[in-house]
Amino acid sequence: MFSKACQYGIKSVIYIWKQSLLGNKVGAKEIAEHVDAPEPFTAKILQELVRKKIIGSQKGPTGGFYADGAHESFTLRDLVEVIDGDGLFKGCSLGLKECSETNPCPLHHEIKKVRTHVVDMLTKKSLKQLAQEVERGETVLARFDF
Amino acid sequence: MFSKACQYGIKSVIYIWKQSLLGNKVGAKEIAEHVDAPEPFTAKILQELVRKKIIGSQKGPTGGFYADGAHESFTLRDLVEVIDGDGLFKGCSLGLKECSETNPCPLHHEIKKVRTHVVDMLTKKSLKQLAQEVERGETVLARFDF
DNA sequence: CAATTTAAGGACTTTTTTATCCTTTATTGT
DNA sequence: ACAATAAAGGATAAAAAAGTCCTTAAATTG
Ligand code: FES
Ligand code: FES
Repeated sequence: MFSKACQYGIKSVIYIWKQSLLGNKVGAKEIAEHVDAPEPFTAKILQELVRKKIIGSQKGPTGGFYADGAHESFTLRDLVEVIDGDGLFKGCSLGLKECSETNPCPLHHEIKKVRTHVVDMLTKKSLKQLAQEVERGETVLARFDF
Repeated sequence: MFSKACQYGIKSVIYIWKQSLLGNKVGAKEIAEHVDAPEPFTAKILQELVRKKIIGSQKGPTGGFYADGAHESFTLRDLVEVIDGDGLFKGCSLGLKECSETNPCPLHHEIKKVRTHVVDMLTKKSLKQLAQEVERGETVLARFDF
């Protein structure tokens, strides 16, 4: 459903939000450790998310990645679109050149329903809210036990 | 959502069913043309589907791929699982080692709902039924116009 | 049985995705 | 101004997915 890059991006941004709510900026290394993702690859993804203003960053000592009021309204939908594009929302699930109502593929009508639920899932909570759930211990970004 | 291989597989099997309902066996080349997919790659995928008994095949002149009573009960779910595995149904959407109810990732509860709809989409109609819809012109496997 | 046809199988190539590394640029505190 | 720190950027490497090609095996027809 999501590329690895997107999965890392989602977990990273939620972690950044969690730390930002506590007043901390965080470095790429710390993020990668806490979301169980490869550090250099994670850094690349964060770069892109900063460019698209999903999060903020600051260079130099005491710098790092952060999220604040300017990023408050973003949802997973925005983030997923930046990294994986809009194929999940707009493209034909069977790979036809475009998704069309008048010339639908065998999955079209059913996919439309699924998409509604996917978009719902990705928009009903802000990234900040998801971070608050992690903060409350209701959800986790990684499991290091097994 | 689905790999290219899976998309080709889905369209191919529906095409095979459509032709089988008309009493025809079909070769890899014809299939690939009608579903707008690369021929050798499609052949590879069909090989795997035959091995897993989703469809049947026959070598030699008048041979080809077909589907009959023995394959009647299969759905897209079976086909997707053969090609893409069960990650879409069972794995954690954010890549945690496993999907868990007691230690859920931020998307877990929402993903569960989406999965219900995805499984619903993939199981409510048999592959044969999907072929009948194509036969009736209600849906298409390819569009060569644009 | 021989010739032909078509799937099966395996080796290989290309492209995309994932991942790493190194250099540069900006920022901070002293 | 200087040293230290952290992100940005670009170049590369490894792995996986997508796609191709060639040889072999099975079935059919005459
Ligand atoms: S045409 Fe295939 S999903 Fe709409
Ligand atoms: S734990 Fe991530 S989807 Fe269930």
